[in-house]
Amino acid sequence: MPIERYLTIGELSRRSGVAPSGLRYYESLGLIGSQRTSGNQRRYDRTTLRRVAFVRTASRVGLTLDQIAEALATLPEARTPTAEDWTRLSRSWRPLLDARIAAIERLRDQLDSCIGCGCLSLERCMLQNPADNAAALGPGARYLEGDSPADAAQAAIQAG
Amino acid sequence: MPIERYLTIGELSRRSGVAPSGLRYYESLGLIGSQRTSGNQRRYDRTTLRRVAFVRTASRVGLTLDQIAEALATLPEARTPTAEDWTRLSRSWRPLLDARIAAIERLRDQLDSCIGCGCLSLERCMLQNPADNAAALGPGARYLEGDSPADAAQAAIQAG
DNA sequence: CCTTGACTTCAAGTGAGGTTGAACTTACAC
DNA sequence: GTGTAAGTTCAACCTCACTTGAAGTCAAGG
Repeated sequence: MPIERYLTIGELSRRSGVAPSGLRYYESLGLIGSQRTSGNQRRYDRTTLRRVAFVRTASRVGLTLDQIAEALATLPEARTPTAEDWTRLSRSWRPLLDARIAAIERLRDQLDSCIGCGCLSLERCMLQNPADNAAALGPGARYLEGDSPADAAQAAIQAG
Repeated sequence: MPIERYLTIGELSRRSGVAPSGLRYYESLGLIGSQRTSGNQRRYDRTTLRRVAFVRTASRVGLTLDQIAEALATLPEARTPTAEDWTRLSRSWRPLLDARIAAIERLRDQLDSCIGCGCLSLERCMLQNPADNAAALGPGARYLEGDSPADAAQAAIQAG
């Protein structure tokens, strides 16, 4: 048997880019697991790094942590997940991303035509699809939808 | 003089699709204003409808209410904003939407190539763009990962 | 006048995804 | 054997954009 190198929470944090507090939070949600030393400190299996990477990426894609937990629950318990397993899960994200792109494009085009029409009933244009808001963003994706609005918004405001 | 028809909060709510509580909230942030009756009830100028429409749309586009307040501050105070004024502001949103679309497309393509490559270092693929990662997160998390983007980048490089 | 519905304020709650602080313990190098 | 970096738990706090509830007031029809 090769020596199994366990990671401390600090090591896992540095390698995954997730703060220790975040890792504990993930554990509290059952997204990752850990062993404990005799002194009650967490030690992580190296496969946990991949698991954390999956969680972060799924989160970026716009899934809630609950949804990610559900997805992880479909992994086989009996063995270490293979690349195949991870791929299967990630593949399902594509339609989600496509849908989000489509929603933003719709919004953009709506905006374009409103700006182009020169009408004096701007509110009619602007409000014509008020329910789309939540629908366009998907579950809990209010903030996730925007990739880096901070920078772009700043530029946009200054450009105006 | 034509009769100036003022709107109650309920009327403005129905016409704008924003709940009364939301309108009060907007007012507390200075996004809209109101007159008061002798009995302390709000009465809204009809132009407020347009203002609310602007706020909702800007919000949909992804601006924070603070940013929207900033944008509104650039409107002329001396006169009622014209269609031109609103158009100028809305036009600035386009680059923002384009940027968001581009960001999601980047993420999607990254994902595609990761899925396609069949590598066993899924975490290398997944973590390869940690700066985007932070940007894609909510405001709370944005800080924290933004605190040390260098660390996250370092982690990504070392990961694998 | 009375009822009813719409309005008022203010504090607190929601939810997502965490972070922060206090008080304490472990791990490890010297 | 000691100093200190890194770990532990738990509750409380953070943002953002609101909503909800409590307790009370106003407006308008009959």
